[in-house]
Amino acid sequence: MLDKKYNAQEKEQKWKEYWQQENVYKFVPDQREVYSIDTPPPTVNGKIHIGHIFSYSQAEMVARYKRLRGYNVFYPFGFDDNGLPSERLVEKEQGKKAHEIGREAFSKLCYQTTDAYEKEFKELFQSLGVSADWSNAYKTVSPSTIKISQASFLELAKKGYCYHKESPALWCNECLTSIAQAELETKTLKTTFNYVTFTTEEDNEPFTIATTRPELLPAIVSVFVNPKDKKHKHLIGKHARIPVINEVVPIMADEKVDAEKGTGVVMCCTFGDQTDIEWWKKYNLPLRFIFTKDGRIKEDVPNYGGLKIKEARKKVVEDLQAGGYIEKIEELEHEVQTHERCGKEVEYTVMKQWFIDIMNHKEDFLKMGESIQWYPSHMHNRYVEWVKNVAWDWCISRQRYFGVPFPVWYCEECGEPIFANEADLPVNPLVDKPSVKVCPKCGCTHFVPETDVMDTWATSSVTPLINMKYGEEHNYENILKPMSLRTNASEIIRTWDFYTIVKSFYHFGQRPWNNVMISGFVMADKGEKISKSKGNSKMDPVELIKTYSADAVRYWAASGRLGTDITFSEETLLRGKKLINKLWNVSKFIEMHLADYEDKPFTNFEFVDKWVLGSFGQMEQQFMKYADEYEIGLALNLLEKFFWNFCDNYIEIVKHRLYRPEEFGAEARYSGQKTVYTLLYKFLQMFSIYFPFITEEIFQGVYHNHVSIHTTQMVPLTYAFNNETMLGDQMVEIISQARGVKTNHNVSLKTPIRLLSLGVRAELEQAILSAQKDFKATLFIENLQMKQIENAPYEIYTVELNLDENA
RNA sequence: GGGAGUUUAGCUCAGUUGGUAGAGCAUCUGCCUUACAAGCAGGCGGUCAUAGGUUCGAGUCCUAUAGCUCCCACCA
Repeated sequence: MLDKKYNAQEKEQKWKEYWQQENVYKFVPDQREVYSIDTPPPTVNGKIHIGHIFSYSQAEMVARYKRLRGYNVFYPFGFDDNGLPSERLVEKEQGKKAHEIGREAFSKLCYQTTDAYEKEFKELFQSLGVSADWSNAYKTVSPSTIKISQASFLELAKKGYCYHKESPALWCNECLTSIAQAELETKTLKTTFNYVTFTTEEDNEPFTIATTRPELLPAIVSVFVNPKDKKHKHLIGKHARIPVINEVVPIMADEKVDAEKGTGVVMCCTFGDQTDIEWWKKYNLPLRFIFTKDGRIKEDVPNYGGLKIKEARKKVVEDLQAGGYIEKIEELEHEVQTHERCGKEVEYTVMKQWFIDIMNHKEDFLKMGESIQWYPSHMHNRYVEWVKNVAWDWCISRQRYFGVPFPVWYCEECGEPIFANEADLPVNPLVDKPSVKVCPKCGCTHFVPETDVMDTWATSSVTPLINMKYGEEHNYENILKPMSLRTNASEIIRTWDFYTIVKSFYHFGQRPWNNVMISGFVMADKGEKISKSKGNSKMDPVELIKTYSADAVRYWAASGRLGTDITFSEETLLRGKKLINKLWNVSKFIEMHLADYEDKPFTNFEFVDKWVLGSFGQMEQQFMKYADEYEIGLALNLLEKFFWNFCDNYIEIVKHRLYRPEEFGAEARYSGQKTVYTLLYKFLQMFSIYFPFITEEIFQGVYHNHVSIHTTQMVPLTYAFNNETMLGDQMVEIISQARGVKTNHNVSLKTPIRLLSLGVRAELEQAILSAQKDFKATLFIENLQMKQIENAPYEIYTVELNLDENA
């Protein structure tokens, strides 16, 4: 028996535990076709916000849908506890920097901290009803993951896609590590535009360079103008004297200089921006690197050595002003590239690092992108844009502590990298001995370990390999190559999706998945992205689940179209809550009338039952069409609308027949029972995608013919009562209008109708006649008169109420 | 500057081959109706961002403009 009121808190806890106990979501390979989902391992950095809930719920609903459709769903879960985000979290909690704590102690702290948060994450995702196979959950720093990540590195290095080279790289002097292009975030900052007077060495001719970065004056290696710039082209070939610094550098020509920008004269430094690097390479310019790794000017730079970058900027400007070299200073707002993890402006550095080749295979990556179905399809453009624009090979070295170590040592003499043997993985070169005793190149016997660790994405990009247990004896390589679906939010197309494609291409020469489903963002208010700093407590996931239930939160997460941003809305949560409540109540009603029901083959349905069965079948087809395109939200809209209509119209009509078999006949009652029995089951299945908890509670109370509703299969209805479907809709319209008459008279809906006279087309008359008892009972009609008309389907002539009886 | 999405009722959003504008919330009016008052019935409310175009017919297709959002480039 279902309870009078549904207690979500209590029941959700109960079923969460039950599913764990019964291994409802455990993946066991069998004869069924596998549907595999590459789930994003959330970054374990302390907070799960409403955006996670949104994105994970949508993906999770796909898993449930596919499970219902009979697939053996492979739906793993992982935690990305590896790398810089975790390190930053620990640094914040400890109030100390990693190098102050020490490598080993710091790593230990990272493990402890991420373990604690993971527990919380897991708890929350489970209470949201995420149907992943939790027994199979992975971490991105566990020994098995490190092994796969290192194996991936070795394989790429062996195939020549991964190289060690001294090269310019993006550098964050807050996090003290190099970073990749994909980790950049542009920010608008205020700065000053300084117009600095230079002179030519040859004839002392003054000219002006406008710069936002005067502290780079000591790093100038050349000055460029556009060869077509009439005003400046005579300078080409001469030399420029740098004010204050007193160095002399050549003035050169390059098409890339925009004569309209600034003064049309550009200083090229090592390194101020990407163009500097290009010119440095193109013209083989000298290296004049003046920054230290922690964001200061190198000690050997006269006058400015030891200063922080910003201090140096100030002092250089002061010195320029003192010497009369500043023509003017303008305020300027400009976009700068910052590190997404800390928000600090990035610099450039030159050091030996590991890179993965991107630039030579862009075409292949584009082709891979084309071979994947993107949902919604326009998200493919984002991928294409990124691949076309990416300008650097992927730097995977990070000068940090907590992450996957490179399985590499270097010969102390000649620097030759010594790779670990694959059989020895996972290795930590700081602890483990090199794989050789003698350097094969120079014969030296001393080696130094690689101290860098890998970029987080170097590991996240192999989630398909982790999922397939790559390299292990018992693996899923044959069933997960490629995986069916990748799900994530749009912000990580350029990182997670892109890098995974890169790795899959290098490892297997094929796409990692057949489909990609991209979710949108959560907005706090129209057009206002949720910011971490705002920390809106009314959107705290734990609180929301407590207040509204996990099922209602999921309802909110399902609203709207795929890939479209959503506004956080309590109204939507409330709407979900009402829908859930309705589902509970109608289930109670149906349960009440199934006490004596026995399911057996039956075809002699009443007209109204045929109507609702037929319409359900139509809705179901449409529902599956949406769901097959991952439009889970649109599918829900359709289902919800139909369900509400089912409650307000069909149930209202059939209830009389269910209550009073003596009046309507036992078979007519059975027809109704069979109908509600069939449809409630199907409603529960379809709603189970969205509301896993309450549907399980109802299923166990009413049907309990399976371990769980989540292991049942959705078999589409095959009744095709097309005629009844159409005529039934017209009948309902008449009922609705007749109810309206009662409402307009301010009387109760059970007020009898003394006389209802209708003009109807012949087939509708037939329909009403065959459903006459239901029709009359619903509206409490005492006398029904009909005559045939030709044009419109129907016309209502009189609705005469019997008001005396009511009074 | 390049790429993309979005703009529909006061609010949150649907609207799938072009054919008389939809839902929920809010608001108003009724109704204790043997599942549900967290309900039921009904009302009010929209020149579908703007301007052109194609068409017998455009929220839907095309072009341009504007607002909002995201991604990328631009740091001289």
